[in-house]
Amino acid sequence: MCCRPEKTMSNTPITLKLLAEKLKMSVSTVSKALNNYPTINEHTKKHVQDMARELHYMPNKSAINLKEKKSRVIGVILPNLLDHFFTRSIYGIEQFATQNGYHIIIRQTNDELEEEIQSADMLLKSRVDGLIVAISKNTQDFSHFNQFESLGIPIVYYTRNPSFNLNCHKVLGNTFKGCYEATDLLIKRGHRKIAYLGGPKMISFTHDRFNGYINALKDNNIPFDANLVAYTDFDKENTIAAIQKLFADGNQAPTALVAFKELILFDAIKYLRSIDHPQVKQIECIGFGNNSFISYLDLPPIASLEENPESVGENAISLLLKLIDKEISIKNYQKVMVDCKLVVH
Amino acid sequence: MCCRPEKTMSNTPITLKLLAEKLKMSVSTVSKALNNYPTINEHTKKHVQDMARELHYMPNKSAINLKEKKSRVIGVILPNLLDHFFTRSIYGIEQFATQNGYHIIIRQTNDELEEEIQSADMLLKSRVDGLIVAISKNTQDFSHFNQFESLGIPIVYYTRNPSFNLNCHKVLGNTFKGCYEATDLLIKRGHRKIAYLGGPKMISFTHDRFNGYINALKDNNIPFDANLVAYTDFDKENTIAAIQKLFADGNQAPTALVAFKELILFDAIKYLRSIDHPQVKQIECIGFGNNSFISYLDLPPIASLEENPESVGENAISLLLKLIDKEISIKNYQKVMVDCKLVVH
DNA sequence: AAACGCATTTCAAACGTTTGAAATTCTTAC
DNA sequence: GTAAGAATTTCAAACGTTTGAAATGCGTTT
Repeated sequence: MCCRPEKTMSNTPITLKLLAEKLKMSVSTVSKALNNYPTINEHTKKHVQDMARELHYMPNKSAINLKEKKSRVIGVILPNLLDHFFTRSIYGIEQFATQNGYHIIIRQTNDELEEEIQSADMLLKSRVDGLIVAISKNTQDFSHFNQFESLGIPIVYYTRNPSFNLNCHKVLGNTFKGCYEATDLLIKRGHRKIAYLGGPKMISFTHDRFNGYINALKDNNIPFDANLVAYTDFDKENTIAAIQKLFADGNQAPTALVAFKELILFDAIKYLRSIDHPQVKQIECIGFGNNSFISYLDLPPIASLEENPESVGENAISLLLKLIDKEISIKNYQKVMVDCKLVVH
Repeated sequence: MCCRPEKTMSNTPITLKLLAEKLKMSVSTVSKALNNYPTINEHTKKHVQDMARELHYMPNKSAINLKEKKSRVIGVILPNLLDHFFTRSIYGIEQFATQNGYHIIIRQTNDELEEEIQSADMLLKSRVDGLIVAISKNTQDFSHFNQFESLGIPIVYYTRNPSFNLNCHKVLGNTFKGCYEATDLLIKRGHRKIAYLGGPKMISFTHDRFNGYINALKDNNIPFDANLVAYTDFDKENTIAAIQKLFADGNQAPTALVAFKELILFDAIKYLRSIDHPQVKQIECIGFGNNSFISYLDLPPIASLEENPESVGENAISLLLKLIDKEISIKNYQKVMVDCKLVVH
């Protein structure tokens, strides 16, 4: 229909051989010119590169991968794609991967160890060049990842880190700081009875966040009250149980909540409303998440902790590619921290 | 740490050649045995296949792709990944693709034609074997996809279809039926003034859904009132403008809403609350989406139209792979409809 | 015993790159 | 004018498959 000036696009994609013929040069010269070999004459290089551009030459990835013995595929194992954190992190990973000539295979574990093991096996068989993993909520045994190690396939763990110290590469949110700031904000707003709703105890961020909370209390000279701390996971029932614990004694009821996850707060508030808790409308809360639909809620959190999932994902794959390219030794364990941002609504 | 009985996994992955050596056969026999060639002796086949399994032989994809002149990469162009519909559809696509040895490259257009064009160019250069596209909200000119056609690279359009009849392969939600059922439900609940909030006019589902609405009215002998119809897109401002139109005259205010998208309803309700519309609490609405956080809303829709995005995605890639494999001729344009489900909350 | 037909196996080229070694061309010095 | 040396280009093998053509083995037929 519209203008199409370049009719060079033929049916069979152009190869090095064809390019070489056009240029009346050998295939190796062309290859080396395109790859900027120092032994190739500068004038020749320019000539070749110009022609390549003109004919829309695109190297065949399969051939290169075959030669380089790489698959250019990265495996990503994560609990699910319904959680916005993971969706957004995948976006960061996918963008960066594509830009660097890699593809990703995504495996969801539904937070089940068994599925995590299966995914690891599947990805091993797919000959991935590297792995990015957000462990399931109760992964303690990491032996299903040993096979990668013995093949020299690097793994970067992201977001979720086991609560014991695992010698590995990791990219984590600086969740201590985030939780400190959130607690501090609530204190500044006059709260004294601030509850902490923690997540799965197997994951280290649960403790980091708790420490942020504790430290903010301490720095503001507010005594710590163990009754104001409860733990849950991603299950609604467990959250309700935790809330019941926190609000067991009406007199002592907290006036503010800090939660390891924003979604948990929604369940919490919903429950408090359902039992017609007298102060529910006064309770102020902050959680990790920054979900976009907060604006539709009747009793929204007063602030959110934006975890920058895209950035976490990008840092994870960026590190992984450096490990794959051996820019960083696989034994030189890295720990990258990505800051959160407290967003007041 | 734990038991690891199979120590066969060596550092260099096993190839056909190695397998052939072990078996004292030629590489071609082994290849043909694994690919179940009829000229190979059944006994030999079994022997080869047993050994392959034992040694964990996995064919090298790059080599096969090189030989077959395929990239085994599918490009997916869609407006964004923040919308749950697309996230869920990507899940369906990714699962099916991986199972069939394909990878996907995801490109987000942010509903901008310009970015759609760029994505198409990028994917062409990546030598994708096929394309799955959800067009941006105002794509009318499809010439940026012509290049694929002329190279014989199949395209499947999904979810979003241009409002004029484009000769192409498409996988769409049966959104007429969904909207009919939603409207019908509202009528059954006693509503007579039911508004229809339509989406971008360039996309065919806007009209299909409108027809569902109209037909339900007709079948229930309710006169059509043009004042009860307004159009918006994904922008909040436009939605507010549409709502202002619908609720312009207090007397005539609708008591129920059907929207082309659930998220739009949230904006609508929020606005009506903000202007303290007297009947806001009585208004019942239904939209396409079935968002999980509905349960947190104060005034939730009474029902949702579950569009089964995973199924839409799966149908799209399933069709695409058939086109790639030439099981279906590329000129034999297919139209697949995926049913919605009305979920009453 | 030679010739044939059949079942089965092997050969060898090809897919599109990369890259060390070998070959060629160009400079420069004597 | 030629030889050494540097600069540049080309050769050829390799990566791991697939596949049509050729070769092999073997039982039958004449």
